[in-house]
Amino acid sequence: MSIDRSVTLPDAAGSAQRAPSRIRLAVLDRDPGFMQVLAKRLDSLGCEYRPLAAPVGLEGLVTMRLNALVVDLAILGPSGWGYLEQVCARLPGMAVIVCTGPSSVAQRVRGLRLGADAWVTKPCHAEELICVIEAAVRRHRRGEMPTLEATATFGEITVRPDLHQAYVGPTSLELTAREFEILHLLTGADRVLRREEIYERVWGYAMAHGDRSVDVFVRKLRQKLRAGSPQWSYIHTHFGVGYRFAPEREVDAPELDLVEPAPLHMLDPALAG
Amino acid sequence: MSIDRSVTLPDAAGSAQRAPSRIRLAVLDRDPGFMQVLAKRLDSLGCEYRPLAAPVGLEGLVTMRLNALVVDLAILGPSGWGYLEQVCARLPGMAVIVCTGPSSVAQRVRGLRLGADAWVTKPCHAEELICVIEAAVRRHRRGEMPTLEATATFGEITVRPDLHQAYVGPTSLELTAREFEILHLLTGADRVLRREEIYERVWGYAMAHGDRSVDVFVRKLRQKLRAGSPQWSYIHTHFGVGYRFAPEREVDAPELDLVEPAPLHMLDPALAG
DNA sequence: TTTGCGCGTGAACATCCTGTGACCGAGCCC
DNA sequence: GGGCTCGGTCACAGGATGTTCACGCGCAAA
Repeated sequence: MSIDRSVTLPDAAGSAQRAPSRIRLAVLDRDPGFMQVLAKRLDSLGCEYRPLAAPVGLEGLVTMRLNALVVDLAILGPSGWGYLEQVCARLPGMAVIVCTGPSSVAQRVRGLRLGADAWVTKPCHAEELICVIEAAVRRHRRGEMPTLEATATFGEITVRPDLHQAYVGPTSLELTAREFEILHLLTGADRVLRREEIYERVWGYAMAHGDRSVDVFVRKLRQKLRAGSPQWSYIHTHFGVGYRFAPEREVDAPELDLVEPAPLHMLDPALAG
Repeated sequence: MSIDRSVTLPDAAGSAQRAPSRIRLAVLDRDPGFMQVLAKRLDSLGCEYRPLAAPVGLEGLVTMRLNALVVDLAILGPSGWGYLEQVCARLPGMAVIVCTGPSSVAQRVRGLRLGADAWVTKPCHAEELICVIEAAVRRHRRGEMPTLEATATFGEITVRPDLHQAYVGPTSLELTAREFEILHLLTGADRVLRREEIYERVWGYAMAHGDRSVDVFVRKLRQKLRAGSPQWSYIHTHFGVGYRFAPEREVDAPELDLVEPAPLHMLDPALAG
């Protein structure tokens, strides 16, 4: 169960329903005008957008961690149907929208039966296509969230989205809901996150100027992480920027590979003294 | 006394949602030719199909427990947008396909933004519309956990979906229909379930903000579970998140020297030193 | 090295969440 | 009709959680 994905992972956090995270999208098409208009709209919506001029293998698509793929069957040629079928079967968590030129009913039926989520006929308005994409992704996320969320281990800490909790071995860190969400967000983003980003994605709305809530929660998190895993440090401060998650062994603990994680659940008083 | 009231349950209460094969569909339209062709195809596919000549209130839609609703905005008049919005918001588990006459891009965008899953322009081929419906429903169902229909035992509790009842040994817990459904849902999901999820799956529509029904039923469930199996706890609260089912023996019952499952936090502190 | 702002910390305070008992209306059976 | 069960709502209370504040340290720029 507990998949140890070691340390690095591209950003794909998606903190549940509070703040619908941005859509990660790839468009497989060669029409310059179409791409330009689409790119403009997608940018203004804050999509993570990636144009593709040629078909990408399944592995490539997997590593992109897309929410949706828009594809013009025309540039795939006769092998397009097979490609479509494979992609839909192999990546059920990704919405697939076919956006292509004039077609017959039979073709559209075939595409949808193979697993496509929608079929948009070119020429089409960019806004409409985007709405179709959003609708598909929206529906997609309803079920995807709990299922695909795998448990991950960082250093001595295991993050379990299904239980909304983090553990050291079998012992719960007793994180509160909000603490866990912040930890989850940080572990999912392999980069420095500004306070405003953290606040927006966890609280779901913009952070008021001067709000220190994130700092306070990071402090509580660090406290519980330290209590459970004293020899590691996990959340690093980037002065003037924000926070970054990265499990690192403390320097003053040389080479001990068999260190027991120390008792826990005594987060409060006695330990500190 | 320990006889369950099995006899019969209200039709839609339990069985309908569980059968993933058949789509429960309603079509709100008045075009006789369209309806006839569609009905023919739907029948041959084994859909549970229901034509509607006039808009049905939210309550009506709820009791139908539909997987999908096809609607022609034309017969709704100006209030159609509001109706569409309400239906989509209140029944997030139901796919909504707008199938209507010629429209502008703005109208289609509006419909999709309000929550519609697809927009099909009439005149359209029945086969294509059905594919669109299937695609929408397919996406909807992804991630819905398969509630197991087999008898299963957790701790001292035996859940029997076939009898719609739970037992401790041979003794019925006398759960009501709702209570059982919630228990069944919880036992089938091996993770924390948010109240909204529980409500949506059991009641069939979106939970109103501030609704405490789930809490109350969980309380009743706990009461009956405790009465039948006092030494165990089954439903655990995750503060700020939801509920999780997991049979655990109560620690404060030192009477029996049977094998303790040795739950968490019993690490020997000496190991750490 | 000094300075100024950013950040860590602890605690007080406000808020929200949840368990609980009581109540009420609808449906059902006698 | 009367009694019953069941589903659902309400208000209350206690506790867990989130937020704010003040203080002091530490980091980076000058």
